[in-house]
Amino acid sequence: MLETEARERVLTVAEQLFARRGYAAVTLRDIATEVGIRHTSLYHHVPGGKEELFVEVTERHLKRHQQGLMQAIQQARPHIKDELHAVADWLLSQAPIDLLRMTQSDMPAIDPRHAEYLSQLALEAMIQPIYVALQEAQQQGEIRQLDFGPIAGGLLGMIESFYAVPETALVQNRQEMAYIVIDALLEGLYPHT
Amino acid sequence: MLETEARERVLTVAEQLFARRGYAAVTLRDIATEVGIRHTSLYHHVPGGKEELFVEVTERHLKRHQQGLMQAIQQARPHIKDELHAVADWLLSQAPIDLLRMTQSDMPAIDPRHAEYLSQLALEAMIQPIYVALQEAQQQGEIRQLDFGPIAGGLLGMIESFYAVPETALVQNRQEMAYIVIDALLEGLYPHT
DNA sequence: ATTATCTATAGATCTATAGATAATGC
DNA sequence: ATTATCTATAGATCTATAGATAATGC
Repeated sequence: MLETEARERVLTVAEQLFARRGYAAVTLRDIATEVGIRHTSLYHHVPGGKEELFVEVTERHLKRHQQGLMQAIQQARPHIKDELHAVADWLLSQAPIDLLRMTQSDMPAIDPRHAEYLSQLALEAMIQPIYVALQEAQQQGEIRQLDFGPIAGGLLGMIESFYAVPETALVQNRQEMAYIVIDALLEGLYPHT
Repeated sequence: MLETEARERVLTVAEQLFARRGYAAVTLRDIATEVGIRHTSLYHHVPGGKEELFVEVTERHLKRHQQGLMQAIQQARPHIKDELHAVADWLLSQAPIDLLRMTQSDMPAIDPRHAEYLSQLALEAMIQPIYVALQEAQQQGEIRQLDFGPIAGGLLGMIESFYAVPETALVQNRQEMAYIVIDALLEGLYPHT
């Protein structure tokens, strides 16, 4: 039963919907409808039900991001500017990840042990790669010595927040917006003497 | 019926819960339970039902933010650094506003006319004040000439994203974290000279 | 009289299970 | 035989309405 094509379609749809709207806002009916089957048929592929489905697809979503981020950074070396641009490119090629919603809304709705696992994974998958890239750039002497924890988290929140601008209201594309804020962060808003 | 104390308690609780968890994740029962009444009694105060309640409290939440942000900036003049610190102080004194979740999850769940109104208001209330502050600082020659749209939005997303760190996992307080990223943005990550 | 709450209830929707039916792969 | 889907159904929960009861303010 495990690795079939039909099951994969279910997981893909579930991953997209949960990532976009969150745990509570997605019903099994929504998922089934988009897959093109009855909602009861989902239980054949995911006997564990809604919560297990959410945990499974959120886990793989986060792990894919970890892979994607690390690879994007790796390939963009050695300059931090190119690395951060690559981070933005990757993030904007995927469905938005709303860590704030995950913490405030999704996690309280599920089993605490699942919540703790996913929260930990989110940190490792999303923040850590950016944190490490900044740390290494500092060791190369490319950027100043700062507290990179908040900066890595803030950078992520900054880029993902561009998904808050509805498609229709976009005056420029999100990649341009991301590059502008990344470059501003690197160069600073203050004039260079 | 309009401006009673009991109704105000309902609105306050609803505002907090909707802001934190979003439209779909909050039931009328949740609100009633926290107020300390039966959920059917809510209809006495809010005959329009769940959606109208959501629109009303989200509207006032956003308008309060607009007031709070503008006042915080006003009082912190004239330097942009103090103004942005004041913005962070204000934002971190309130329940988090997740514009990403609003766009991706809450707005699609309600009447499109309500959604359009709230989306527009969110932009004016949350982004505009920061945008204007940056614009004015640029006119004073304090900061460089840049595209402040993405920067204002990114700054907001950056600060609110600190609510994604659970209370228990905080190694420093959110205000410190916010000041670090704001100062980093102003000064830049690159070394000076 | 007005305001605030309650109980009882309707109807819709949601998650989940059981068991039948159809399609696919040896 | 295995895999994927369906129908039928249960039980819980959700939004919402109607009408009774209690508390408050003149």
